[in-house]
Amino acid sequence: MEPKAAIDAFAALAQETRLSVFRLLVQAGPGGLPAGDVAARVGVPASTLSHHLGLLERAGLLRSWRVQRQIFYATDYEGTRRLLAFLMKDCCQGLPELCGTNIADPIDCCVETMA
Amino acid sequence: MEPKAAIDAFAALAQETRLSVFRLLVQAGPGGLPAGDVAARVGVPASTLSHHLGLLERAGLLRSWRVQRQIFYATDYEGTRRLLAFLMKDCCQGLPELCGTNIADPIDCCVETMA
DNA sequence: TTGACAATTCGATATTTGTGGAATTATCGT
DNA sequence: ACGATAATTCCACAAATATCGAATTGTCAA
Repeated sequence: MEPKAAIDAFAALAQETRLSVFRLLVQAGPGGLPAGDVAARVGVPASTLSHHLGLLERAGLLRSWRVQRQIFYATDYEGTRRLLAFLMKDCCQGLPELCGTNIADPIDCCVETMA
Repeated sequence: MEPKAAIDAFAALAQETRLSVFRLLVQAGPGGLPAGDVAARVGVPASTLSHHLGLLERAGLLRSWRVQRQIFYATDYEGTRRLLAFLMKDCCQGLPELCGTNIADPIDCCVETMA
């Protein structure tokens, strides 16, 4: 991942409405929600929300698809994973024993069933 | 964690110099680096860097302490963990099987030795 | 084809943010 | 106390960003 892409992604999350939207969709799961539902839930005008959704999608944090007249948005879990991986890359010079905290600990969702 | 605090943290990471600094310190580990070393490594004037370090620290991503004439900065692993936990809270309605990606997978550093 | 609905794009304004030289504060060795 | 070093604060300017009403595009049912 390029630093530029990570900056875009963090900038996307660094705004009240967009952070609410992202967390709402993280909680909603892969099925996502239509743009209109998201607008109603976070309480912002459609035009403003559209701007924010587009920014989150271009940042690689959301994906979207059309169903009839609605456009659904959902978390891009792979894009999100790449972002967090970039941020923590080569943590502690690769020596886990240096750290006293398990960063990954609370992120216990979206775990593929072990093969 | 309050949304406001998370926004400050993501905003802190959404800037080229600051993201470089944070990643540098993630890799440096808990021992951290003096401000001057950081400035030299990322190639920015001391005053500019000081501004950025202060912002990262106030955002809960770094901590600092004085040693003689130098001020050391290091990743605040606990603050970082709280941020990522907030972002992914209640992912997939608590139903991991809904997701196809293990978000935590790449964040395999800083893992406490299992008791 | 007409009307209604869902969402996006346009545009103009107000706000926030990044930058780095100069001055300041803090610490140290002699 | 003095000079040197390390870092921060101050300041002013340039650049990027959030907002939302109005207009536009795309989709659907009859």
